[in-house]
Amino acid sequence: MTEGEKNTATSLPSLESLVGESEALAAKGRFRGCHEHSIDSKGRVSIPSSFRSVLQSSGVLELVVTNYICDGARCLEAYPLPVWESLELKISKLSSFDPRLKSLENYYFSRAASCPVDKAGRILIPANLRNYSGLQSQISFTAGISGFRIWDTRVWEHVFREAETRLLENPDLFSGLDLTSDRHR
Amino acid sequence: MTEGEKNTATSLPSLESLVGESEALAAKGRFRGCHEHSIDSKGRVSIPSSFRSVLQSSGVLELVVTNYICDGARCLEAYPLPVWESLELKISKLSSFDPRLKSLENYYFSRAASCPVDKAGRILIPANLRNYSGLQSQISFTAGISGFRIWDTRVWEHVFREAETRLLENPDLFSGLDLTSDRHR
DNA sequence: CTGTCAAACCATTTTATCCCACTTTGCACC
DNA sequence: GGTGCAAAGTGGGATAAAATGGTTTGACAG
Repeated sequence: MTEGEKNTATSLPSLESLVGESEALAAKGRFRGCHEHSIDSKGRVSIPSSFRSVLQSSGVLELVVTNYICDGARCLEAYPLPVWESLELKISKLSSFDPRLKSLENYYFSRAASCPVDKAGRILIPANLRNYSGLQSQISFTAGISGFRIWDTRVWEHVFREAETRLLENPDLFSGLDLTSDRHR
Repeated sequence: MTEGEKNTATSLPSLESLVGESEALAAKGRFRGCHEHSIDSKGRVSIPSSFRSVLQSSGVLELVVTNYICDGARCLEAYPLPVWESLELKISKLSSFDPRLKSLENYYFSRAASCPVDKAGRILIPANLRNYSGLQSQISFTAGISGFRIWDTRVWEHVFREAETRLLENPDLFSGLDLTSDRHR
């Protein structure tokens, strides 16, 4: 499989699961919504202004971007630096003697790039990450709990449609989960 | 299936099932009724004033709007911010390492948009959500337990008529449901 | 020495937000 | 019923902010 090609594998475990609620951007608002921007020939993209205000309100001017696979498709994941750091800390403790975690470490951490937000509100996405996720001209930002994802818009639209279909065809995805637990309080 | 097109599949389980009774707008009144408004070229819609008073009495000036499919038709679902937050919290705990939940996350949460109510009592519905639900000129608001739904009026009328027909053809549809016990006492 | 790439700067276009004004509806009171 | 007032709903334009494109400067590697 060449870089940028669609990947048919399932999802990777979410990095977000490693981020405790306490480390998440505390009470400063959350990243929300899906925003489409364009990427220029140099690899620069504007961060959606609503995402920027979340960052600014916690005094963070720097993101960490790394590769990710979500629902079978390659994309990027971006975290505010402090969130990423707490993530690193956890992984470093976990991976001490467990060889299985080495691939996790290699995949997530080896290419994680530090991306400062410039004066115009943009970041530069390194070429290897751009190629990996197939970023061409139209880019979509989608909100996550403690960070956000960056997709080529075509890929994202496909993933979204697939997700819709999967949920319609398989409502059991919900019923198997105990989402209503606190109803019985 | 392109955006805005009718979807013929069945319903998704209601997001409302994820919201515990305790988190629902406590004793501040409920959203009730069906209200028709118009949407302007910029995507602005007035929130029905009765819905607004429910919001104001609990001090909430912000809604979160996301895509949804109800009875086979695309629409939007809107929640007061605090209700939505409790929902996010649950998902973030659940989604830890279950890849199947990626679809749920991608469909429900990734596009959920923060929509502050402006001075004139309106919200701006982002273009992607407008397209998704086919909002054109006439919009219908229908009440839910802890939030409400937003439809293109044509779609809503169709859904309502279909529901009526289904009940007429099958009057026993509800006979298995226990609607008479008062669980919440 | 040269070529490449990234950072900083600046300029232009596009978009969104706020504000005000108008129309319509509903309600109380005459 | 009618009349007047207040609230709700609607539309558009001005202004600020966001998004994008290009050029120059500087660092580093070949």
